[in-house]
Amino acid sequence: MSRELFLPSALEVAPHLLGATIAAEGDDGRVAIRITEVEAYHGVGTPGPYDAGSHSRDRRTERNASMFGPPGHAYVYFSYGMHFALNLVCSPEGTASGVLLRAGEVIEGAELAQARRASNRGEGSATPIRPHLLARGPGNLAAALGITRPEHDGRDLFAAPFRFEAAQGPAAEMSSGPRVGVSGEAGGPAFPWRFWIAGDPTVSAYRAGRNVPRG
DNA sequence: TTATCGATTCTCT
DNA sequence: GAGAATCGATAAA
Repeated sequence: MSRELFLPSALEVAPHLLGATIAAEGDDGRVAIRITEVEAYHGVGTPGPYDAGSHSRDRRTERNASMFGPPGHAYVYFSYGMHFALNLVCSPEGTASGVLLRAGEVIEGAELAQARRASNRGEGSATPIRPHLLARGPGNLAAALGITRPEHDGRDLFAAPFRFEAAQGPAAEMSSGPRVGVSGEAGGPAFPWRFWIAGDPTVSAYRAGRNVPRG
């Protein structure tokens, strides 16, 4: 199992990440997740059409810098003032593309994930989160794994605190469709760059972005 | 079941 | 200063 899995580009790599597992070790313990839903984002230097929905669509900036780094590393960004999201860099160093992890099934450290999700927002969150919702949605997945930008952005997935394992075989049944929350053409049917394991209960609900062309 | 809205702050123009 | 690769609660149908 090697870094070669993360080449040549996010669109090529994304389907193969379904069923893979990613674990992160924190001060408070370890959580592992089986990936069930991803989205590809292309940027500077990657093949295919111009991806207007990508953070690295035009140029390198302070935020997207790690997307230009070596493949098999993490790109973590801060979203909507309260969430982190985890991407896996999927293109040669100097070019930019990445796969956003949108959802997964917690297969190790469910209690810890539960505690992190609960403490994440307020104190007394009464009822426990149902298991299939623990890592559903990019913000929730990152929270379950304990991912933050200062701690994890740019880090190698093949070194501590991460541990990555490729999928055993091809995903059972895969579906694809437009990406979630992306506005304009890039969020429409011309970019079916979201991939998920068909019928898996941990896959997040689809939400269209603004001004999405119907089709 | 589907749609809308508020929270909260970083990033880039 | 506007908008954002979101989430969860609440309202409407």
